[in-house]
Amino acid sequence: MEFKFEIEKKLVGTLGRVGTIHTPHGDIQTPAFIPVGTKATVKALTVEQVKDLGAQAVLANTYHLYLEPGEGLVQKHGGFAKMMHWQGPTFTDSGGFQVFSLGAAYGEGVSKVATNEVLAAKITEQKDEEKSDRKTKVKIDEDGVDFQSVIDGSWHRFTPERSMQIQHALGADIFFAFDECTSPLAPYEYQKKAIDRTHRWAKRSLDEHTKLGVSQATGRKQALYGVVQGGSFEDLRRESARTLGAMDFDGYGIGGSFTKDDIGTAVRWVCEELPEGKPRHLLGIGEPIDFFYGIENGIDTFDCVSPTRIARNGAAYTFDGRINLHNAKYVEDMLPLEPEILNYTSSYTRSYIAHLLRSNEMLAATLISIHNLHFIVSLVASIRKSMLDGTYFEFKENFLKRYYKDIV
RNA sequence: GCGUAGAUGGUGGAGUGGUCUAUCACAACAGACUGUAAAUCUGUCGCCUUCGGGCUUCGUAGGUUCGAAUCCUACUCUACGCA
Repeated sequence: MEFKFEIEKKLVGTLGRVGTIHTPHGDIQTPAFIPVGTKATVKALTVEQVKDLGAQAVLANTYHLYLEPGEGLVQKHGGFAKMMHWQGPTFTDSGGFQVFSLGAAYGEGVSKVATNEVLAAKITEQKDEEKSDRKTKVKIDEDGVDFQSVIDGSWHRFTPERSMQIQHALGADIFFAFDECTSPLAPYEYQKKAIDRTHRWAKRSLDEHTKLGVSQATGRKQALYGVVQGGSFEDLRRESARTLGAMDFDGYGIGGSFTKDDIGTAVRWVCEELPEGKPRHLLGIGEPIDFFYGIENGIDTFDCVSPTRIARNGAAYTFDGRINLHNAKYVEDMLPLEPEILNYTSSYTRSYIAHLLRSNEMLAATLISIHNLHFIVSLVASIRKSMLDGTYFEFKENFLKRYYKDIV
């Protein structure tokens, strides 16, 4: 089936909607959470496990697969989905985020979602000292980006065209235009300059995609999403959404480094401007609370490394908030990770998993990753269901009250 | 019984007259993690603290010295070797 997006129901009084994205490799019931498999693997899991925990699609990364093993080899496999033996829909990110994480954010302690306090401190710090000796691994110009490999330090160059060529070779059903993800520390003038450039890159991405035609790896037509930027500035966000919305993209990604508040505001500004009939993906978000604000403001799909990364570092989601299984209190805790969830990991005690963590056994990462992804995928699926049932707001209140009881 | 080597904080192991509460690693105890430079990173890790600092530690007991984990003596214990 060709790429197509259908809206089944709208959440009254909000920008939220329930829908289905049809792709050549199957459907995605939206809203949906898409697990991240950066290097064509959801870390610590087999694709059978990823499928069984309820994932509908996976998202891989252009930058990382380009560096290793190289898009040529992936193409020989018939695309990254075939290479990793994943049979459902797939996404690839353009490498634009690496412009941020290896450039502006490199060594700065600035992350995808920062608190306002951290940003304030960073901005002050930036004024106070010269930044000349900062070892950025990225150089941005009008045509593209030079960047240094994180593997061996060698220099490479991405342009919008190059990113399209690589993503055609990787063969995902849905892929993203090459954008510049800016630092939240960047001032208005820079954000403005950056979105203008990102818009020019978007046009070039679209042109190159049209020129390339179907994926060389899969022989299938791929869907291209434009990526909206603009930092925390309402006029820039709206301008970016309008500009890209007028272009012939199949859908839209919303990018950027956020503060917690932006997820409720920036996303709304953008989705108010974007064409309603096309799917929107919120890049790199999120935490449980983020899904509610994202979905209410018009987001259809999410991806985030958090469930798998925190899992490898010993943290698990529960209905009562995150728990850190390294903590002494779990050494003899005979409960499963979340007693109210029945899944593959339910028969393992917290005590056992704490033991695996303490002895650096790989299985800890696997079990917690399965649990966390299942928790998040199910949460978004439950939100979807509640939207269809008309019980969304009740579901939201109950969930958030319990999960964030210490804060709310 | 004789000889040799050695005894350092939860563990291993540096330090061999002052800058030593004592490098470092591990363990332990917490924290962070949002388009994955991440099975990673950060902090604490003798006791007390009004966080300025105060007090007590390097097998035990003495001694030398202005000053000892470091030198001397005795003792205790451990390892290896010889009987």
